[in-house]
Amino acid sequence: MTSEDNPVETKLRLLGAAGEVFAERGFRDATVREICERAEANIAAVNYYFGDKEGLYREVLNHWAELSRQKYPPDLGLRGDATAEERLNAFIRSFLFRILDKSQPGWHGKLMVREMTQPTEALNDLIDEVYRPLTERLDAIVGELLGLAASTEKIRQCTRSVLGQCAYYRHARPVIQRMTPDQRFEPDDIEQLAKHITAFSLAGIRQIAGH
Amino acid sequence: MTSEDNPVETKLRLLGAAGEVFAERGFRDATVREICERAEANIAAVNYYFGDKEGLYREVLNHWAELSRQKYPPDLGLRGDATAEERLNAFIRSFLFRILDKSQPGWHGKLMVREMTQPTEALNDLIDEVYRPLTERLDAIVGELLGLAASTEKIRQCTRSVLGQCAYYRHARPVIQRMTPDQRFEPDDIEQLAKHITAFSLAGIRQIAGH
DNA sequence: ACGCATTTCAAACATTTAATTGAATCAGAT
DNA sequence: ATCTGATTCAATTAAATGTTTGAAATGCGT
Repeated sequence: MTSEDNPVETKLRLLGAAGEVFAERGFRDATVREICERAEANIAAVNYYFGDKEGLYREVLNHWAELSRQKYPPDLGLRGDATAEERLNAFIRSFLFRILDKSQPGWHGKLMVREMTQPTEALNDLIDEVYRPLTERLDAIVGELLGLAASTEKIRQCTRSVLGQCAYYRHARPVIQRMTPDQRFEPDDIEQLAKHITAFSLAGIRQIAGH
Repeated sequence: MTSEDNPVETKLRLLGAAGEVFAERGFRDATVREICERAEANIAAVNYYFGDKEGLYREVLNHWAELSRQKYPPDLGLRGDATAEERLNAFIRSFLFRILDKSQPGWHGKLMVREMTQPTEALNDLIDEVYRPLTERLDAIVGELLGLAASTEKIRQCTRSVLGQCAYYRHARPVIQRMTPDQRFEPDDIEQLAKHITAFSLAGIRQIAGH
């Protein structure tokens, strides 16, 4: 064994830089040159640590999924006896922050969307690790709100209505930015957005529930 | 002047092939070689007719916007005295078909989303020609449903809630396909989807309207 | 049939980029 | 201090890709 310090550091630097660049430019447009520059590492470092560019990408996604789980644990900061309404609100809030929050590793949301809209081989893993747990969690909340009589199809549609409202702000961000340039996505704005989507969705779900 | 027939034909073939390939792979990943192959044209044809790859891309978007306006005219097949509810339903139906319909130029939706999520220089034009008219149209409907007291902010949020629900099925398509592989998007399915989103949204909007 | 402009074509060019290589450097164990 | 394995580095390689080029072909008016 050798030093556990410097090498691990550059590996982490690479993961961080790669996350940014992949998020900004997409897998293909990202160059290992730029990644290595930002990581202040040599061009050969990517191949040395990750085999090739695709290996790096896979590890970035894994690394991200890990961080994502840590930062947004399955059980949000909610009491166990929270109502379905409260849990819906918490879910929407959490999801919005997750994809819009531009704090530290701000590329998480971008990368998630990137892989969603133009998937690579890695999408299947990401689905199992991120999307499916998320969807099932929301399905449960929606199912409770809809009541026992709800078909899986109805649950699915409502879940997607909720997710769609949230994801739009990430997916359509370039358009939104240009059409309403004054729009900000500070925590307060996200908070208000969450309130709107929660109210809107609760009404929608109740409408669907009442046949 | 020379023949107006054969040259125009290959130019059109290029536009068609380019639309497909750009939609499938994105601007950067699309190669002029593949485009020319599909168009059964020589590799130099792109530069000959469009200057360079970017010029071709711009013309593809223009061409698409043109077709889009033709196929989905601003005044959908609605009576002039249609209620706001009817117009909302028509808008959602039309929008869904526009982005999900996999008939002839099925790459339109893909391309639209592509430019939306990873814009190029051409996005500004596309906004002026497509997105803004569309949004303003929906804003008017939503505004009417919300009533006179509605702030522009509320209108905006509701409009985005509607657009988000629709766009999700295009943006998240790869994920949806993998998570529910049996899902189909035939006209009947789209029709049913439109009904769901309309009902969901009407309830949402009325909720927001009631303070 | 001829001349002319337009279009097509195959080949080559220049650039970018992922990946490799082999030497140099470094850090810790002996 | 020296050896050893891991890491860094600059230079090189090989492949892909947008673009150019100049010749050949094509179609149209005269």
